[in-house]
Amino acid sequence: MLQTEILCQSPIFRGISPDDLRELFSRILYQVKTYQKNDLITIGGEICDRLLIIQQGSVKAEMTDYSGKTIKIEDLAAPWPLATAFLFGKENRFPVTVSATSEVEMVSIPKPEFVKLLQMNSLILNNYLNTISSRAQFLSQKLKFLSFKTIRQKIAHFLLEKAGDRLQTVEIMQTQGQLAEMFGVTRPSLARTLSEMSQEGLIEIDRRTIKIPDKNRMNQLLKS
Amino acid sequence: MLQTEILCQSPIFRGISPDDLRELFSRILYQVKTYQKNDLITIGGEICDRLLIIQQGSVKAEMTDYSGKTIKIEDLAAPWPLATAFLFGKENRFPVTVSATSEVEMVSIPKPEFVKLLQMNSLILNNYLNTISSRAQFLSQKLKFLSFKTIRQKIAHFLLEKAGDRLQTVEIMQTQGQLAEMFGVTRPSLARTLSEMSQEGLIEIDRRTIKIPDKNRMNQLLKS
DNA sequence: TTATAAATGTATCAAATGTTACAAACTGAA
DNA sequence: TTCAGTTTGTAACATTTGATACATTTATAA
Repeated sequence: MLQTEILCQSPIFRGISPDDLRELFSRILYQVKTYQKNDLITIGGEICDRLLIIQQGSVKAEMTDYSGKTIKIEDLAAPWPLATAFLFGKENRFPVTVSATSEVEMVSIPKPEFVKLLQMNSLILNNYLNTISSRAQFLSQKLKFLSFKTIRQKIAHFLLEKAGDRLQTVEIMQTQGQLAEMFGVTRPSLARTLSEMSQEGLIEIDRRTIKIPDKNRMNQLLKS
Repeated sequence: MLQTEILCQSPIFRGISPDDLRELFSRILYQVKTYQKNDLITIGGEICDRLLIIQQGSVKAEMTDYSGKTIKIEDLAAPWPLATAFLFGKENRFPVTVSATSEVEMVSIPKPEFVKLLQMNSLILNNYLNTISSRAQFLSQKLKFLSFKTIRQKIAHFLLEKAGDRLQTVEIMQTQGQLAEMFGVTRPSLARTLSEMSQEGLIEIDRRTIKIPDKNRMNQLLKS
């Protein structure tokens, strides 16, 4: 049984009224499947040719490693969609194995039918395009960050990004520990590098605010 | 002047006949702009509210760093689209500054008009979705690779990925130098680690083929 | 075959970062 | 204030990787 009041909360159907959504669904083919706790919903490696949206209950996504063991990746609950990034593109396979962690109702829309939905309603189209574009942008940012090798470079990038064109001082909201985790380094290593950069006059630290006296000099760090 | 014979070679319009494409364009608003060599086409940070496709000529994309200097990112030529990943999503700004490297004709389609195109033609819709999804998938893969810290882990991931479930031996097509570049490490470091792993019995190297006697043991490396 | 270039194996040393440990400074609640 | 928990600064040492150099092996073309 389709519950459009819930589905319209999903990122993909956001902004559509439950009634409109019901009307849209009446014009396509779809299934609502029920799973019991621990039932398998998708298997990693399986072809992804339909969009799955959790209508009721919660699931967990696990990845199978090379030795066959599974590692939990994330928990998802209604009304979230599954694997939106793998419905299109070159690699049309579920990257993860998904199983129910409670009684679950799953709306399953075959890819061609979902394409119809996208063409019928520009809001859905925009929502979906925004979802996967944002993901690509997020990944791109993350990748750029990781591309800086040394801790100094990561700090320089982080600070210059935060400062923008205008500001000369940056207010840090995270603890050193959180920053270190973002940077993928250990906390003492980050502290050491900050202290070194401070001694060299690259930055001036006062509690949670960091001043960059010479942005050009800081920028040099990103070159090598 | 719109040249649909060229545009239909573009990833976004692939599979559409020049005539059909002309008909589709007749139903939307668009512009064809001409630029002379060295003219600026987009400026980094500018709002990205239109799709740009190179119809004639070539351009270069440059990124402006914090000190105002520019670094060349890539060269693009007809019939390639620009910044497809930034038309939608949260960050609607061109990440790069694009300028003409020859006389250039650029087709400019405002975002709402492009959305119309997507809705009118399911092939264009599929092409576009495939383009940005593939990008997200590519980035995701790259990120996973970079998330392994030590060279041992990168090698283990690379080999296990190549071997899949079945095979016990992997044939390497690249030189060590190329592999090292993929991994983002120096060639001697890679060679040293390979030789250490070989001594420990983790792998057996014979020219370009590598055997993995114990995949479980290899898999352990990815855990810590 | 031979000459040449490319690829590989290996060694040494330096630099960067991780690991562990502990003290000092800060923060918030009783 | 006082005290417990968190955050920060810093030190000593281990580990990993980079940089450089050079000999050896392998591939390629004349």
